[in-house]
Parts: sequence; C-alpha cells; structure tokens
Amino acid sequence: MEKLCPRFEKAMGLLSTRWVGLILFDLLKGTKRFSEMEADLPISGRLLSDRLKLLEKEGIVKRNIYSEFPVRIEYSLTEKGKSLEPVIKEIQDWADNHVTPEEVEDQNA
Amino acid sequence: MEKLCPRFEKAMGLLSTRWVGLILFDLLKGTKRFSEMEADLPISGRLLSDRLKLLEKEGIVKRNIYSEFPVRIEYSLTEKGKSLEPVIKEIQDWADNHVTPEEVEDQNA
DNA sequence: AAGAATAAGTTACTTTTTGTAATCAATCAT
DNA sequence: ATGATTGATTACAAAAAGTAACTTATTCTT
Repeated sequence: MEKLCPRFEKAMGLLSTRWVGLILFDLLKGTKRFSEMEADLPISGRLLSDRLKLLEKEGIVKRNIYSEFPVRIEYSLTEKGKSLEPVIKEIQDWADNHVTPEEVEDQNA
Repeated sequence: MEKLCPRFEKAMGLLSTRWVGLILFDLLKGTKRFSEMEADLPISGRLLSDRLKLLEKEGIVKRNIYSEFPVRIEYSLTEKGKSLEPVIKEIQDWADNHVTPEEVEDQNA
C-alpha cells in the first residue's frame, strides 16, 4: 500500500474544491470586484462568497475595501496565490492539447 | 467581463471532481487494482467505482479484466491520462513549497 | 431628514452529491 | 452445497451546492 503525500493531499483538496480553480484563473488576470467575478464565472453569489472566504483564510486571496460610493471591494491574489500560476498554466496547456471541442460540447449539454 | 476558456473550464471541472486528483496521483505510480486503490486513498468503494467509470469514459483510465480466481481487474492510465503527469507534478511542487505542516494538521483535524 | 440607489453579501429552501454500511455477482476450492 | 475472495451496487442518511429573494451598509439626491 502506497501512502499519499499529506501535502499533496492538502493542496489537491484545496484545488479540487468546486470553483476554486476558476476563481484562481480569473484572479490571475488581475484584481477583481465581487460583481465582476460573479459575471465572469458560472457561480452564484452564495458560493462565490464562501470560496473567497476560504481562499482568504488560506492566505491565497486578499480583500481590500475602498469606502467610495458605492463601496468598492477588490479581491486579488497574495504572493502565495500568485505562486499557483504554474499550476493553472499547466492545466491550461493540458486543456489546449487534450480537451476536444466535442468534450466541451458534452459539458455544456 | 472576461470570458473563461471553455477548454480550461472543462479540464478544471474534471480535475476538481472530488478524488480525481488523488486517483491520478495513485495511478501515476503504476497499474493498480480496485482494492489497492481503496486501501491507498481515503475514498469509499462507491465513489471509487463512480470516479473510475468517469475517468474511463473520459479516456483517461483503462480497465483490464483478468479472469483468474479471484477475478483481477487492473486500472491504469491511458496516454491521455499519463499526459496529466506535468499537472500533478506541478501541484506536488506547489504543495512542497507552500503547504505548511500546520495546514496539513488543520486538514486532519 | 427621507427616500432612492448601489455593491456586497446572507438567508431560506430545494436539489444534488457524498458517506456509510449492507448486499450482490462471479468464480473457485473444499 | 458452503464459504472465501474481488469487485462492485444498492439503500439510506448527511453534507454540500444551486436558486432566488432578502438584508446591510453606505452615500447620493432632494
């Protein structure tokens, strides 16, 4: 019996939390507001709120409040968050090379 | 509004399916039988069965039956499955560099 | 001060997915 | 026949996710 690596397990647990990958993909393009992310991603406000809290707790996302009218709250990646870029990039490369248009269709069906 | 890449979305949907990452990690070490994977991973037979069916359907895992006694069924990665190695490796690298022992504890608590 | 406007959430409720344990199917040895 | 062994499947309870309406905080307009 081959034991799993606990760190890998932890990392994979985070990355495999539903929507986390897409949120990282979005934030790697730059700072975003809550409503922007809600528009970019196929995720409801309830879960976006949950996931941003999780990622903030994990030190991957930071939250900045600007007291303007209307209030502006910006989310961005911390250094730890940015360090996930190679992971996301590797997934993108795999997707470019191995995900067929039909598979994309299937998903949307 | 920045649109997501549909291929990335599809790839991430697969990779973020619970247990898929751990199954890939396990199978990258070589061919495995059902009961071995059940022992290696913190996953129940019901979901292991579901996930192997999913991965087989996606062309990532292949299933080989040997009609011995008792029946032996071996699971291994297809070429497409093996092509995910750089993704898993990148996650492992990130985990080695950014997951702290405390975080591993938290997860087990 | 009163009321509208806006962004960012939260709550209440339903549906889907997981987890757990018991059970089944096929095969062979006794 | 009975029991052992692997690889599942089924039934049911618990947890997580999806949806849409509601709330909060702030500030602008009048």
